[in-house]
Amino acid sequence: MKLQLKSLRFLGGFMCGAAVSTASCVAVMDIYKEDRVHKREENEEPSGGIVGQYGFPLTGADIRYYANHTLSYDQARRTPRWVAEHLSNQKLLGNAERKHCKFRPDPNVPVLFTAHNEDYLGSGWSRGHMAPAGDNKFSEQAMAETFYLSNIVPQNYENNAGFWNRLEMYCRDLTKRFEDVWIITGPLVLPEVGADGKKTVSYKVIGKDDVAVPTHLFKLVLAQRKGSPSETLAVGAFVVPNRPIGFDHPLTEFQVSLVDLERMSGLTFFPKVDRTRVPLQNLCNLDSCKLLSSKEFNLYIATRKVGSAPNPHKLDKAMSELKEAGIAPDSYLLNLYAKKKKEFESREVKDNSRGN
DNA sequence: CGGAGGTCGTTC
DNA sequence: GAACGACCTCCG
Repeated sequence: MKLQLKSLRFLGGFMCGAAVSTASCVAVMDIYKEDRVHKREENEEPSGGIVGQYGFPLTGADIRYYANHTLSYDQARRTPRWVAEHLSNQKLLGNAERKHCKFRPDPNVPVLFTAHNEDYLGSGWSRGHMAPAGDNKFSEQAMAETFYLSNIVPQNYENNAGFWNRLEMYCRDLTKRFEDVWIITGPLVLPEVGADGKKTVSYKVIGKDDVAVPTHLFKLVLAQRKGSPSETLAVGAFVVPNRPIGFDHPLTEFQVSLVDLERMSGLTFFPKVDRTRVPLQNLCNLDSCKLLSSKEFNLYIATRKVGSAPNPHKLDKAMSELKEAGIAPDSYLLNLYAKKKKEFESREVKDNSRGN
């Protein structure tokens, strides 16, 4: 009997009434009211009757919890369906570093259904985080877990390092203006209209494991600002093609309504938010939804390079690259450069005296 | 920040 | 000799 119930929970989807208090699930039940029939049948016949004598298929879509992200995995596509995380200004503080992390198969996913690094390497697609590593500066453990391939999808290189990177930066920046930010990110395979005018869903797969390459990625942002008498809840939903997106494309170009994203993804987001009671504001009206410009982005990259330059040559190279791009360094970068330059000079003096 | 690849040692 | 991990170098 116990085993039977456990199996039902693994099916996912309609756990609400069974495992959680009904009060918190009113919104869900409203949305799924046509499914109450199915749910009741399950309750009345937990064994599934003769049809379920040997059990029903397991999907592996049950929710998996990690230190700072939560996801549902798609065993057929070897990618997550969605990945949820919570951001706050506190979590962005810390010194956890990517260089101590490694991409690896998620040990919690059955070997039969997991992706491997070999699927990605040399495939022409990069390993794109859904929950970003950079959102976990506060914890080595949390950051390391984002490198599990259960949190990764095949992503276009330029998109990953460029537009998507800037979108992730914008999300982190939101924590300066909102106490709590919840983000759900995932892959999409959207229909495309062919030459005959008919729609087809098709997607590439890579590696021995046939990891699905999404046509698009979505990111859903729920930002909350505490305040009296009522708090503010703002939502922004974005669907971005999995290809290079230049600086001439604003984020708002890829904004869609929450309902449209739900229709595209087949997911019902934030089911505990009573949308009829709490007015959800448009994030891009309440906030800027402006990503870093080309100049701001290049300045940021140069500052990172200067900060991590291991020798004077790399130090000067980072600065000259910026100059060639026609971008003037700001005072912060100039100070950082001067400081690093001094460090290298003093180190050289030490080395010389030791050598003599 | 987001990624890649190559080299060299160790290991069986 | 293949396989793997640590380390270095490279790109946007």
